[in-house]
Amino acid sequence: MMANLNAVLMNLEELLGNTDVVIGEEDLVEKLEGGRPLKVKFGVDPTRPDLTFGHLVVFNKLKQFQDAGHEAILLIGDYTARIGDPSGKSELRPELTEDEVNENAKTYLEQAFRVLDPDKTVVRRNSEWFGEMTFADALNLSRKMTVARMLERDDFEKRFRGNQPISMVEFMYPLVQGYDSIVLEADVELGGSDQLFNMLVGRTLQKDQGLSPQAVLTMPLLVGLDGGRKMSKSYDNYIAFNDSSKDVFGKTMSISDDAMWSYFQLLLLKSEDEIKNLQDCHPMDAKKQLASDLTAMFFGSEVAEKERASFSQVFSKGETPDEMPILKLSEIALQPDERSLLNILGISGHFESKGQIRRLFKQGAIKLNGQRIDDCDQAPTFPADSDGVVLKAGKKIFIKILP
RNA sequence: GGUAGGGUAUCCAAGUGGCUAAAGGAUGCGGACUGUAAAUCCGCCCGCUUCGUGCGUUCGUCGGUUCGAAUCCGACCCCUACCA
Repeated sequence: MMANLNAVLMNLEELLGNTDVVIGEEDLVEKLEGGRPLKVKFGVDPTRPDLTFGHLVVFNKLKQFQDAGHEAILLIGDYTARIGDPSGKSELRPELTEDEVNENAKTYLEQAFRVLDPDKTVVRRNSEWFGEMTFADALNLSRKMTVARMLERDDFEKRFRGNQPISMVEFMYPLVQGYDSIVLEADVELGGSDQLFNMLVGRTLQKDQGLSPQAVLTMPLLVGLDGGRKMSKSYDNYIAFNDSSKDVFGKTMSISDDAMWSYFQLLLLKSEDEIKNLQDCHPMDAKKQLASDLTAMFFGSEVAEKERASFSQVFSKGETPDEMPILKLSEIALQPDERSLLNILGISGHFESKGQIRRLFKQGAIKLNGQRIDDCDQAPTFPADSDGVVLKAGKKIFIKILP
């Protein structure tokens, strides 16, 4: 019995690690002692095609529960996605069509299973129950919440004060999310810090139904690549589950030193001691390890090693990468007298317009075999024994050109 | 329903008859310096472009006044507040 209790407590420490806020800890401990696998809910709304490393923070937590023998429930908010979660937003969300939502939901699962064990994960969609809910049911649900309580929410209050619109449907959102918890009989709900209010509503609704209220665990929001705002698809400052290994490595290397430690903590679950040790290294070495570990997490250590080598070759030493897209002049739709660098770059697919390319020339961003080129009308020449020339645009774009 | 304020480019925000493709921020992109870090400096940033004091499309929508409108007038749409 005593041994069991110790196991529970040790477990608890891990399960509550990295959390921002824990609500209902006593009940949780009690349930854990009961020995029953807990139902742990994490809901994502498939509003965009990509999951980001911001989600990874919570997925990691869900996986910890899963590994400890609990039931991980991944709730796909295919119904709620069409409402639009107002959390942390300062404006109305655009409506999505059913097709868009379904498409996104499909890729979400693929992506989520790169972290979670698909055999042990219960996947539910909230259209299952909301699809057949009547308006009367919905009205009944809305009875459980008051306007004053809704306005306690920071983001609603801000919008209200700032003369920004708040639609009724957004007001309903927390109730809808809370209702999910009733249906799923969730013992625990996980989410980002900005989800706290919604998850608390879940508790209220569960209590109202005579159910044991779920414990609520919020995870800190991961700071984005810009080093300031939270990582979010809408800020375009994210690393996605679906990014290439090169991007995962490269984007990680571009985060600020200050932000790096939270990545170690939240994404790689490093302990305080481990992080302290890393802080004694040169920041760049620490960051390389971070990038390497994150890449390995999704692509395996071999690929990670390759990206690390490639990174130092291209960016540290300024050499050309081993692999780059190849463009054969003989195979492209340009007459011999049209093969200026401008036109070649134009059909390479990396740029939006010739105007953009011209600007790059003016700004000294174009290099041919390491030589800066200012004249965009220049055509590449090929020495007799060469195996092509390397065209570089900006820091990241390399194209090998063959005759 | 009444009254008042508002709708400007990716976002914030100036602009109340021509000098406005539209100030200033922010984000982003490129360059220098670096460690694809931070800080700093410089350049670009509606689209296209034969790069030309070139072409096209913008300031909620439609119409009007005017040689000329983001700016004035009318109608309409939307947002917000207060009152009811």
